[in-house]
Amino acid sequence: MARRRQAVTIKHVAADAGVSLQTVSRVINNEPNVRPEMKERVQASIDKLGYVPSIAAQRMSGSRSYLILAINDRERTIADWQSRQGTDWVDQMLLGGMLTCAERGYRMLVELIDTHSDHVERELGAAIAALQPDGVIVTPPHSENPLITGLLAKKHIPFARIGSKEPGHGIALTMGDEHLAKLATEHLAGLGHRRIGFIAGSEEYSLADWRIDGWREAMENAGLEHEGLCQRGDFGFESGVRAARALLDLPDPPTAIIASSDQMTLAALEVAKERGLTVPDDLSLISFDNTPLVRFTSPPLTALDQPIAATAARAVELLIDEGRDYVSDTPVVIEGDLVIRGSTAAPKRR
Amino acid sequence: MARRRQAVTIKHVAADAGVSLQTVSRVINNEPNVRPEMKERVQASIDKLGYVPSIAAQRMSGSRSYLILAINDRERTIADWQSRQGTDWVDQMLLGGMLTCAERGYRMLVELIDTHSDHVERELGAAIAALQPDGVIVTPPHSENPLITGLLAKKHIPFARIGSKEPGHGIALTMGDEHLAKLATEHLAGLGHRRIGFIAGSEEYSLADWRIDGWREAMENAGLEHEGLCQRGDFGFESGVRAARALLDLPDPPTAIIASSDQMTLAALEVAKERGLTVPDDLSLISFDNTPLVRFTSPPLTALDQPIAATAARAVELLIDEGRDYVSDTPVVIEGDLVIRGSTAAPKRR
DNA sequence: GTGAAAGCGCTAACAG
DNA sequence: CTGTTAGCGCTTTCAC
Repeated sequence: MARRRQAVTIKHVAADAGVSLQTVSRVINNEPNVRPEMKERVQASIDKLGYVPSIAAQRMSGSRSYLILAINDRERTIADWQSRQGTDWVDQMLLGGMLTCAERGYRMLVELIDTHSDHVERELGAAIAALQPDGVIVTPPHSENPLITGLLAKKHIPFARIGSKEPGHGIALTMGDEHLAKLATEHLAGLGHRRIGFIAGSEEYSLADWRIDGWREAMENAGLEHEGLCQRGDFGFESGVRAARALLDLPDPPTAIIASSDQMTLAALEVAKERGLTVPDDLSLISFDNTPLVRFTSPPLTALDQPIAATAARAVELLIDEGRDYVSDTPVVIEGDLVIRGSTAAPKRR
Repeated sequence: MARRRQAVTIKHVAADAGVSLQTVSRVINNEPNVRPEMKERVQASIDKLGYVPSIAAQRMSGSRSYLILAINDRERTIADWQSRQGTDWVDQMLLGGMLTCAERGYRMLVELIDTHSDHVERELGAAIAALQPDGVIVTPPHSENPLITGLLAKKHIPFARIGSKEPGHGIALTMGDEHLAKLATEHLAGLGHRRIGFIAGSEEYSLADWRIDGWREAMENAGLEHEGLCQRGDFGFESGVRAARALLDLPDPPTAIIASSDQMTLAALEVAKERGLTVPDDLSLISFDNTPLVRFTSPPLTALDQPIAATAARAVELLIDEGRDYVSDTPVVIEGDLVIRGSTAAPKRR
């Protein structure tokens, strides 16, 4: 690898503008104590020479690295990519996070880390040591992994925890899981459903339980019985099949089901078909992910839209503006919406 | 922003192992001229202290940046992410590129750049100056933009051009577009189709024409007439609608259509439905993208699978291993497959 | 084989 | 307000 030097450095600018390096540095970083006149002169040279600071050098001299790390679960992410089922979590994170980073001169780097590995700390530590990011976004299930959040807090690296409510170090953000579950439940109750089943996600994710809470509360508010109407899945298709069967095998089966992931909703749709039930006439269905595929099933699925991009964008903003030693009290909540499509209708049989 | 120093540096390791900095540096970079015994001792200290070199420092001292830039078209990529239609191009690039990078201690950074902007060079130049990547992957339509490839060549930055065949600077890679088009055509001809229509992509992409070539050649080889059976679209849904209508309005309409994108195939499916044609009985359909959504349409679409991940992986390997001043003669071809699903069958009416 | 010295491009700290 | 000095952590000379 040949030695590649920066084409135009701060020195060239300084020489061109006839000022010291420091003055150029001040202009670049928008620091005070530069006369407007000087500033203009320097800026002119910068533009003329097409100068762009090297982030490596900036980082080296103890300043920022202009890098935000977005950490996702390795196993799950790779499985999603390989299966090509349309999960666009990473895309939405990039859409929100990367574009917001770009607006402020930062870059977002996606990093995959094994939650279950016994050397999570080593993996994360290595990424941090190598990259020296100015901020880290952790997603479920990492956001609830104390090994990860602890390490980040200890190293005083600003970090945002998406899908985490715990008070403490780092910026906690949620997408209003209870609220979303309530929205779905109320929509169904409003259509006249009395028996509304719920397929929950893995206990490994707290948000799975927040969703149950929202559903249960909405059921109670509507004066509906919810005993026995909640089945636990693990977000995956197979678990959805089992859960849907269990619900439909009930003596008094639900006429509507809310499932905590697109795959589990898809599974419920399959089970309904296999039993000769028509969706939405015999069974209404709501998916907890508004991923691409829900639009292409038949019928297209009514879905809860989680504002992943908006959440990532907010996380980046907070990280950059006030991430330093941020301590969460209550989480930042970015609420989503219910998108009504063809899988929900008033119950035909009661 | 507080001044954050590296926790454990090469100095600590050197002190711990009782050697000079250079020796540690040599061990890190696997350079010769280190006695195995020394090497072991140093490695032990590295492991003990959990030392990881700072990329910024490595880059600063004229070595590598361990960064590969993957450049995609800004407008198109954002539109894809926002529309949530399941285009997983970026995901597949990450799957192949990022994981391959990780295997070799590199990171992949996604960067969006406007092809149509008049300041492409400035945008790209800025990204390069700021990040100093060791390699760049350019995707269509950037891979055929001389402003981009020219700049990269001029700066002697190793780069790979995906979807480009031109001899010259940079590593040219394709996914065997003609071959894929032939595969599809032969499959349909084998089923007994005589009239096989083709919906091409935008002329802005050379690969759109390579696909036409493959289709035409296969038609000729099978002794089939192809005059008037090719309609030009722009990869988007609307253009697909127009093209499909034009084809089906023909006096002797095709019994099968190959469309150069998933959206255009979807459009053809819609048009077929609107005309009361059953797929595949009245009309067979093949999509040139095996994106997630093609599995969820009804019927699921037979599709040409472009090995995006494998191509990105290969690009990274070549970039790292022999990217320096690489000059392409013939392109590296990573061939894809035909995935047969429910949208193709023997023609019912002849 | 190994070590010492110099410097990459930039900013922090301190002078003026 | 502006300039000077001293590094940041590492690799590249070039000695030994």
